[in-house]
Amino acid sequence: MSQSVSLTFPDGSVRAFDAGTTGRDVAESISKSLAKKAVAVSINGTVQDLADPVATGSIEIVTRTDPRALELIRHDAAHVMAEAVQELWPGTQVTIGPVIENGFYYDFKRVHPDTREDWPFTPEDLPRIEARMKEIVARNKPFTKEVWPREKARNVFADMGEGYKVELVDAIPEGQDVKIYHQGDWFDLCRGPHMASTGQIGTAFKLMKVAGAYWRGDSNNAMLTRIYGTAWASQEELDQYLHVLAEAEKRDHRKLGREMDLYHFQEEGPGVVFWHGKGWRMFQTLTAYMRRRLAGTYEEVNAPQVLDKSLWETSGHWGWYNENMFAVKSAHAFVHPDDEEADQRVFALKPMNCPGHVQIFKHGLKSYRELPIRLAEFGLVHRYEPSGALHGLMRVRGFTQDDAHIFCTDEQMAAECLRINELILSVYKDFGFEEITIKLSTRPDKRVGTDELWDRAESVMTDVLKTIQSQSNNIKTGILPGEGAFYGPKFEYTLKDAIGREWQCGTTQVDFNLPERFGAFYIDQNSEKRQPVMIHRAICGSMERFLGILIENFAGHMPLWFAPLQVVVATITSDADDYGREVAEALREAGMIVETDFRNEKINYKIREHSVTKVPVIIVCGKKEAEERSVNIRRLGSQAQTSMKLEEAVTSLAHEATPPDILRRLEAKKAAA
RNA sequence: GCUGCUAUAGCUCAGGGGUAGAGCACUCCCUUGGUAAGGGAGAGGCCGAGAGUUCAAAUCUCUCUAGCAGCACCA
Repeated sequence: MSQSVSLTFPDGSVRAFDAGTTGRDVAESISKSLAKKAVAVSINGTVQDLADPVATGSIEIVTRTDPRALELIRHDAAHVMAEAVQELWPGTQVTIGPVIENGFYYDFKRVHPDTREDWPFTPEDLPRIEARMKEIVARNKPFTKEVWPREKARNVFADMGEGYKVELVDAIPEGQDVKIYHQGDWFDLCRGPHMASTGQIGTAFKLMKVAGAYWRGDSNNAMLTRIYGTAWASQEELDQYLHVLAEAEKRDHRKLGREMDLYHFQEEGPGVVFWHGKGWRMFQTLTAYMRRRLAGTYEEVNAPQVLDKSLWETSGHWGWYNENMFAVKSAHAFVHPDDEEADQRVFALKPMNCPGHVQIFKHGLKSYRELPIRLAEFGLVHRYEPSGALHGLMRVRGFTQDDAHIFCTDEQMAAECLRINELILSVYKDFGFEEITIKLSTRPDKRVGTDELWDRAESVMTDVLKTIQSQSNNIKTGILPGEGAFYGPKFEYTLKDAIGREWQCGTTQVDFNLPERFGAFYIDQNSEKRQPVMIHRAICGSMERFLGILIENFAGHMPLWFAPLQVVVATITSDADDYGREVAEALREAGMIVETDFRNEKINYKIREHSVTKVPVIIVCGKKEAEERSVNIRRLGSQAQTSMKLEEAVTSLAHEATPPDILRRLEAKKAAA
């Protein structure tokens, strides 16, 4: 029996080693310097400790600059942070500390040594912890692994008062050994792998923030303090990351919304938007655009805002989602709760449009000949979101859905899904979003509808997904098993914005529940009643949120067709005001949104102010322009000035300000002619 | 909802047990200036709300409300 392992190196060479040879031995066999730089090895694509024996397969030595090392750096940093915390505040319990996107965190339970009460960390603690981490890194203690019997680990952690660690050990299957990683005197229960020593972490890390987090993510459990950190292989990468964060902060739609005077929130209306003139114009631009995209396919309807509780009981919402619904009575009934004469009837604000649309569908007998019936609504819905969930326009309690419900036959389902898909992708493209992910969520454990129904719907949707994939190579697809709604499977559309963040917006959901609950039917070819398939679909999702995404995506620099104020005509001296008025009027004639700035201020001042409020085009008019009947155009984000004749400017700006869908139509017409 | 932090002028923020401050924005005056802040003067605040401690509270304590970060939630 051979007692050797055979390793294939990245260059294709194959070498045999004695059994028990470790990754470090292999690295040393290549060169001393490589062994020094190595932080781990990868065997058949799995990263493992340098100190572990290698098995036959393809091997790669992972050095600090390898992308795979990043995860190790972060994980090791989490351990070092935990050590630092326990050195500084003995008695603090450690729980879990995983690697996350861009960094790591560790959850702690700290109690005050005197009061024995919970003592959460504060941002003021971070510099101390960070400083101690740097010391630990400088100590450069090796990470060493031991394998303990489960019981030993349990006892050791119990003796140390590490209750959460004991719970973690208990969760490990009986009889299975557990891995313990040491760094100097400190050790932790850990799956690994780790680098060779704390020194390999380097110094490109930073503690970012503290926050509460539930033990095991369950809101019934104790609240721990989570400390977040970021770690990188080099200072340059850390700086780059901090720069991106600063960029994201600059784009924050809450900040831009204020600066651009789009909307505001106030204390009396938590989670509901006060749209100002310019913000509402943007909202209207979006709605108008969507209406054009629906024309000819959908029928726009409008269902009531407030409906009797009984309807929501029938739909099931009253039972399942009452925690998230607003209910209303007459104010008199609140003021005089004991007045038996008063109308005490309870109504709910609609949290969804579908029950209303089912009522519209049900009104009058429907023939199979009428299907598919596509009802669309820009429906204002209210949801009582948990207070901690509210976030600017992104998560609100009152919002407008670009909603639609399609009532169709089984056979029409696939074609409808494809038609919806086409529309969704085309809308996203008009806003410049081309990197789209579509995920199919399949049946959850808790659900309604027969398995047969689910089988059919899921197979149709799987086919649809395949078709979509074959039509475009820009689309990523995936499946989320068990993530479907209780009433049916769904597609979720996620778009990627200008700085790489992903937003889930569109959705297509098959619903077996509502037609059944409301008894919706149509008459088929054989004069028999049949239940229609109902498809929910949204493209923007929430118009408010979509606007928030657009603001952040464009960093407030909206494309001309979407800008709530497209042009400001600013004069240099009052001599040019008359001409400026003429320029503004000519642009307005061409359909543009224009303001004039004739204030007694210097041109620098005017330029600055309109740049700050993100006006895309500033037209500067002075004596020269008035004489030449020209304009001087300055674009947002550029210092360049371009000069052209007034008529020319009107034509080209008006063209640029044409919404993309109308432009397409015009071009199609031109091509046909 | 939970944990922590925060709340002072339209905005950004300083202050702090004894009658409230700055810069920008706003109004008026001077300035008509060629591409990101010209100068001066003025006006503007129940210091988020309620209660308590105190001779005295914007300041200290408690409760509530809202916001921020994260967690949980997102039909």
